[in-house]
Amino acid sequence: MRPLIADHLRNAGIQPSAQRVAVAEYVLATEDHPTADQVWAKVRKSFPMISRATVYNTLNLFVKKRLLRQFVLNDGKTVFDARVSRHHHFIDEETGRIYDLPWEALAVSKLESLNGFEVREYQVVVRGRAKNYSRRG
Amino acid sequence: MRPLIADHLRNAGIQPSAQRVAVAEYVLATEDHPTADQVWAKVRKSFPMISRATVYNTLNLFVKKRLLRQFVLNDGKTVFDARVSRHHHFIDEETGRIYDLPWEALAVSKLESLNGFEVREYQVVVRGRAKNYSRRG
DNA sequence: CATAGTTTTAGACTACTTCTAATTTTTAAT
DNA sequence: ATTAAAAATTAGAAGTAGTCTAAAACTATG
Repeated sequence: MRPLIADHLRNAGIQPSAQRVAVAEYVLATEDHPTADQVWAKVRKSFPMISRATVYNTLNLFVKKRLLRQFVLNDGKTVFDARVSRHHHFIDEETGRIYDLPWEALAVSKLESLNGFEVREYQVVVRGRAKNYSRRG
Repeated sequence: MRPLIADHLRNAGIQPSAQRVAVAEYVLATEDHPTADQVWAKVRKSFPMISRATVYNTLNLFVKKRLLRQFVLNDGKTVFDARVSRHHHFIDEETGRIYDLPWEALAVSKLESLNGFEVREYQVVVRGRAKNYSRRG
C-alpha cells in the first residue's frame, strides 16, 4: 500500500484501507472516464477478492469527499472523472469516449443575464467526432 | 386519433398507430421532462391497455426520428424533451427540476479553437437554484 | 488482548430498460 | 372481401446498474 496514496486519502478525511487504496490507485490516476463496473474490473486484477459493493461504496465515498466527480452521459451511463477542477467535456459520438476540455478552451457569456436562476456551476458538453491524432480512443 | 398528430408522425417517417398517437399527444406537447414511466402513467389514463414495452419502444422511436430528445440527469434518470430545437439546460439542484434555457440566453465562444475535435453540437448545462417565481417547480 | 467502531463481503433486492416470441393489426395486392 | 406479408403490440422474462442487509473481518486504542 503506497504511503502517498494513503496520505492523499487521509487528507481527504478518508481512512485508508487496502481496498480503498487499490481503488484510488487506479481511479485517481486514470484519464479515462470509467464506469463503476470498469473500475471493479481493473481493480480486481491487482486485488482479485475485492467485492463489487466495496468498489461502489468507495467510489461514492470519493465523490462525497470530492476526490472524484460523477458524470452521467446521455446514454445513461455513470462515469467517474478524477479531474476535480472545472472543465468541459467532449463526447465522441462514434466511440463514446469522453475527453476533458480545459476550462479556458471555451468561454460562456451572458450567464449573468439568467434572471430567476442562481447559478452554482456550469459546463459545456460538446458532441462530435474526435480526430484521431490522440491515439487512445 | 387526431389527424394533425398522425400527419406529424407520418412526416417524421413514423407509421401512426393508436398507441403512438396517444404517446405523441402527451409527450410532444408537454413542457415537462417526463421519464418513460411517467409517460406510461399519463398515457394509460386515456389508453389504459397500452403496454410498457410499447411506450418504451415508441419513445425510442421518436428519439430516433428526432421528434424527441433524451436527456440523462446526473442522478441517472432518463427524461424526454419535446423541444427539439437547440437550447441549454438549467437543473435545479434541490428539486431536480429541469428548465430549458433559450439558445440565445447564453453564448459559447472559442468553439472554433478546439483543434482535433469536430463539433457537431453542444449545449451548456447550468446547475443551481431556480428562484420560485416560476410556480411549477 | 478486549472492545468499540469501521469496513468489507456475498448475495438479495430494486428500479429501469430491453428482449422474446406469440398475437394482433395494418397494408397491399388480388 | 380474402389473403399473405409486414409491422406493431403485448405480457412477462431477462438483463443491467446500483443499493441494501446483516454477518464477518478488520483496525485502533486503552
